[in-house]
Amino acid sequence: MTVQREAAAGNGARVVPDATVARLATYLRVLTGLGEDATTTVSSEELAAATGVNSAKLRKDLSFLGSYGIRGVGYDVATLTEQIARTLGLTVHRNVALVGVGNLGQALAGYAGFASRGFRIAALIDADLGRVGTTVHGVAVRNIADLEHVVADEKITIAVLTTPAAVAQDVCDRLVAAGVTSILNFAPVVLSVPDHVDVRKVDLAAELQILSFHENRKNGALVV
Amino acid sequence: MTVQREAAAGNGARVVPDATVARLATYLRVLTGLGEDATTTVSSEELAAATGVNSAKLRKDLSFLGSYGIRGVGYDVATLTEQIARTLGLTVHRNVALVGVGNLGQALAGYAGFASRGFRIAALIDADLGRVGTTVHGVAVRNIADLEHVVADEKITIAVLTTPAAVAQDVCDRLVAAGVTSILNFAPVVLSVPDHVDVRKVDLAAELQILSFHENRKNGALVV
DNA sequence: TAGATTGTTAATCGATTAACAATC
DNA sequence: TAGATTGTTAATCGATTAACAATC
Repeated sequence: MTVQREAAAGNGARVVPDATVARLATYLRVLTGLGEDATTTVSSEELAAATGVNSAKLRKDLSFLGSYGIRGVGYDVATLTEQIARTLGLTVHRNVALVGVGNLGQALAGYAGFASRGFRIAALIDADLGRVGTTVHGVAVRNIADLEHVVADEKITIAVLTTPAAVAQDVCDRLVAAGVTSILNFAPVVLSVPDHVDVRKVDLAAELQILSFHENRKNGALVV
Repeated sequence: MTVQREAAAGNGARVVPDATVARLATYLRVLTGLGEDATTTVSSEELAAATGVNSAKLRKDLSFLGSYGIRGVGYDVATLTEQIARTLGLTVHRNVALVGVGNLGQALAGYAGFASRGFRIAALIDADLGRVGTTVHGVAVRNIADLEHVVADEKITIAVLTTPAAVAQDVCDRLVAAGVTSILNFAPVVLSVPDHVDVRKVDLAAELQILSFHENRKNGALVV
């Protein structure tokens, strides 16, 4: 009984703050590494050091999942790994589609980090007929005309968008209409989506511009 | 005189919050698009809608750069574009090195968005001798043994790190020792760097895991 | 038990936002 | 002037962190 309640609590029963969710993925990666090293127990201080956060923050983050630590001892690596994976919804298989098999799209299609951390690119979709029908990293490239069928047939709810900026909103609209509810957007445009759809944006040039700001600050920009 | 003071104020004289800096890049991209459309003036309400933020937040963000709006009118697109570019340090040319010319590194080396938004990949560096000496997207791949010389010769202060995780910290240490002070890290490891070095991390699998969390929440996870 | 470490509290900090006086 | 829109204030919200009681 107690075990079942705790499992339910870990399974999203509590509200987990956005900032915490973003860090859970990092904790999970480090914990997976510890598990492979046959480490069985880890303290919040150790795990915090390995993930580059404050140990109080780490404990607070983990407290949103439930109470899986042992006072005086630490956290069992296997248990904590499982609870974080459960919270992130990684115990359910989810197929991902990637739309826009260009320069960046091809690289992401072959990115080993997706596979090793729980994701399979189940479909590649492109508008270039010279690409359609070819195989990239073992997956056939489908015609964007068939987008709706591919999403339905492969039961896809998460899409990676690596199209040119000019067509990103159109493709996004079609993905959403076809049933996609989460989009990882690499196109440098602000996407409009209904409330039930989540979008995360990766803006690579913006990342460099943010670093440029700090370079500027370091190199002599006045601070009054 | 007044113009000079304002220019100095825009040039980093005030403390700009981190959250604001991250959004400036988006404002800049949208403003550049407006400029190409020959739009001369934009209100905070219009620019906020185009960038997906609250207009009050936008005005507060811009207020950290100085006072470049005109009450009752809005912002001059050209002026605001210039001030944001100045704040982000994009008026100074900065060479970027990319280390790790694999799957993802090659894609980033050819990413048009870097060039169009102010960055030039001035050097590619790799440890694979089969790759060293080849040309990728017009840039020669240099031997990692020459990392220190390349960084010094090209006056590089910003590096993109796309090496395997196992060697990322070693390469990072060498980059820092050679004079790099900003790193955009795609390797799924937490890098240790001295205080004067800025690191931004792009964790692609983590992005999908965060979306997976929200999928899980949407699909029936209890919320008490 | 004594030592160690969690989980939680409460203070603090930074970011967001509505509202509106200032002013073009 | 009247209407529009900025720049700023102040309230609110969410995130961070030190400290420590609880407890293994």
